[in-house]
Amino acid sequence: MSSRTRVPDELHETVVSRLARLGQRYTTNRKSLVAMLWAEGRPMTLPEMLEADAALAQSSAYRNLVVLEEAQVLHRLVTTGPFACWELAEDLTGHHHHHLICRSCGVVEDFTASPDLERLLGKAVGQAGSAAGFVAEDHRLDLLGTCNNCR
Amino acid sequence: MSSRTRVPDELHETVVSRLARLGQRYTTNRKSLVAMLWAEGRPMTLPEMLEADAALAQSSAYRNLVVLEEAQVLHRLVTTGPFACWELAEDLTGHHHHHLICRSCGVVEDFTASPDLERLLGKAVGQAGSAAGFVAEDHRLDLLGTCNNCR
DNA sequence: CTAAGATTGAGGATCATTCTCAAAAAGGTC
DNA sequence: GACCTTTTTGAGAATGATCCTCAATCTTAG
Repeated sequence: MSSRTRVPDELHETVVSRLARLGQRYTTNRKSLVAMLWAEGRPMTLPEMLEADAALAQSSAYRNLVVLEEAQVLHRLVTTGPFACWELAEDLTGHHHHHLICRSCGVVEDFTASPDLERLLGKAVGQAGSAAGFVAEDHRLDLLGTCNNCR
Repeated sequence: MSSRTRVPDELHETVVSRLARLGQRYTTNRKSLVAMLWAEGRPMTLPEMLEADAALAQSSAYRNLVVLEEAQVLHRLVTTGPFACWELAEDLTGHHHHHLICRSCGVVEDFTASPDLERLLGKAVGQAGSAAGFVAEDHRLDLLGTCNNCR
């Protein structure tokens, strides 16, 4: 539980400029979402966000998540559960990572792969072109298992 | 496009016995779904299945996909797109694989990782326990890019 | 301060998926 | 083959996460 308290100025500035590129403002609601994800340090679903900040309106939250996603500030994860899951974009946190997903409760935690593994993943991305003309650009790795709480 | 024509007897028998474990029959509709996925050789969404076999009723198809998933005959993928995606369970095809996902059209193709990469993935699964008490049991790897059609 | 434009939020609309239930089909038994 | 029991089917309704609408409110520029 890496509970961080304040969004660094540098991150703040980057978010401002990415939103500005799309002609969007960094409003109070949007700041709340970014600050919450920063503080939590792991991907969150919409119900989690609404619970964490009762002042958020559901429709505005959804809309702002989409705006922040389009601005490449947030990234939407694909999950097994019924809810989508958002995290800060990797290039904002400077922390390339993958996910540990609990099969029991669905919680998602971050996980850093070994340099060896990352190197091979990069290689796999480069080589995938051989298969049926597919050009790979990126990779996504999840480890599935059981979290500390559910054991 | 690896279009295979007939489901092997061995696969057929395995499906029968897995359904039997749950007290379920291998009905005509369920055979259609399995045969279709076998013939197609890649994960398919529900609309794709309905288009491939106009005789399928939507509600029955959804229900049978769930039954086949519970029997561990099929596996449901998580995707970015609006539709879920199903494939034959890995241990039925005897073919451990990952996925190439086209960011443009969403099509999913199979992809076999190198032995080196698989070895490191297995190692990562084993080591993940160190992180916050998480016990990993399995891994999921997707390569994201552009398919042959969309280029 | 004011006008123009962006954002908000309550509620409604959408749509993939699941559920309901009456009709049809499949087994088992004689 | 006919009969009974249980499962499966499929058309349509219900559910629920997400997205849209629009009048009210807030921001920013001038």
